[in-house]
Amino acid sequence: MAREKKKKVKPQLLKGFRDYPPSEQIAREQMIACVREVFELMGFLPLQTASLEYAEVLLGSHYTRDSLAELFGFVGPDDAEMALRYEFTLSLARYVAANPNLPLPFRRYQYGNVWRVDKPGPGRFREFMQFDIDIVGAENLLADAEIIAAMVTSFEHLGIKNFRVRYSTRKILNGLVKFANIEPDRGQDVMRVIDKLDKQGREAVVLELGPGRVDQSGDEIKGIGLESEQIRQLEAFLDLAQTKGEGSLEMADRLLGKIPASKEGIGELRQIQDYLGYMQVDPSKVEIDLTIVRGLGYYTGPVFETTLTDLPDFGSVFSGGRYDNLVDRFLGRSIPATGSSIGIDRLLAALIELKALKLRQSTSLVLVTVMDKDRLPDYLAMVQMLRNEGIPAEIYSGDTRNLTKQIKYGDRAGIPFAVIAGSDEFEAGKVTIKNLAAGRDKAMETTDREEWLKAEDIQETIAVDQMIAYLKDKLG
RNA sequence: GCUGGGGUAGCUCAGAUGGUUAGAGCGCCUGACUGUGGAUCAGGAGGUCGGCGGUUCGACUCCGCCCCCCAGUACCA
Repeated sequence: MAREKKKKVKPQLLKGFRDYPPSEQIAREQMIACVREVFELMGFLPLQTASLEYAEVLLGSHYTRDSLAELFGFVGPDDAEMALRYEFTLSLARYVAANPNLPLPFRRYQYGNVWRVDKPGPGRFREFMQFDIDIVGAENLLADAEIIAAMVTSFEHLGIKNFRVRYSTRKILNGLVKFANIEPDRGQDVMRVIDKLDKQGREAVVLELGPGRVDQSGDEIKGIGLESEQIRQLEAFLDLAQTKGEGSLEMADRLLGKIPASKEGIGELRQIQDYLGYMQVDPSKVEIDLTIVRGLGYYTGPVFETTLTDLPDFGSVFSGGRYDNLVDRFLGRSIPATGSSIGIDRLLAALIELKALKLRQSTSLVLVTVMDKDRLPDYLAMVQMLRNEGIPAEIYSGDTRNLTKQIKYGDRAGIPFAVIAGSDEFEAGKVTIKNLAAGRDKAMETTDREEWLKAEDIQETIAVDQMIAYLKDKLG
């Protein structure tokens, strides 16, 4: 008789969403704790905002149904149009606007998940964690410099060596657009294209400023159709921008010095550079780079971007800028603000790829095995004793009393030590402590089973009352 | 979104021009070893061949649509 086959649910994950296995989640939480420590040391305050917002909070009042579909937006309960946040900045602007008594400047940090309907790729997800730091209510450039300093310090604190924070300002670019006789409303297009310089290279950028180009797969990329004279002037800027550092500022001054916006921008960058010097920020970690543009439309002044020098293709892992007009949406008047955001998950993916992170797969350091069910009170007392001494420990919580399986569990779970106690040990008032981590190495060089089983140097039988001292010594 | 490539066991893949019961390696489970991980040996579980429809006596194989994955690229408010 044909039995109805049970329909199984596929254990599949939504595109661009992912699970973090324990080893990665442990590392992730350490990163968060580390960054938080730096930001609090600099006097930033934690703020948590809602994950879901009204669509118009995120998109402004003129959004369409189409733009709602570009993010995780939907019509929810009570017919409200809402969306999952795709960043924190707008929520921060809303919060500031809604709390007029907030003491300004407001120095706040926030971390949590954000959601974007992007095409997933390496280090790129649809749900990912960001860690933001912002100063709201300060127009002066010290705020920008502090943000950059926070960026550098937190990366240093994370133990990341090879990174560089590069910064520029939108004002120079705004002046450039005027200089090249490009209509102001096309400025955004120009910046979008120049922003690709890092990833696509000079040639592709120049083609895209003009007629367009064809990509590797043969797909056609539309250009923005500037005239060759305009492109020539933009190229003159790119030439000097690609010579980075102080030299490029002087050259920019010569080229664009007569344009007020650019002049102002050049002064801003010099000012920030000075502040960074006073704050003793490691000069090898920060660099003026006039090719930094940032895609987002709302930036009004300095912009920052951080890349890992060993993995430049991963893109930016910590970036932001000044956005003086964002609160205007809610308040009808501007409040200046500047800030930056770490892509925690992209950074984590990068560090794993670089093998710059030692991944721990267990929180337990000791596994207490269960050989004799009647001795359960003793085993539990041992576990408790270890925990009371601050040594993370677990009792074998599976269903077998087969020691082979228990040891195998400890090995595979990555627990470095196992405590073994059966009748032999109890009669002598002792316990056996096996070094699973050392045994793993030993196994590499031993092919004979007898020899392997007798490898006594990876375990020792000691008096019960010495267990704690012994383990503390071994664990360092 | 667009262009190109691809979906066969948990993973990596094989499966001539359609033909009975779809295979291998690794991994997993069990035992040899009931007090010790690895190695070895012996057994075992695991698949609606991405989905739906069509052609055919017969489809993993051919056709159509859809879904998903990979690469490039766009968009990134």
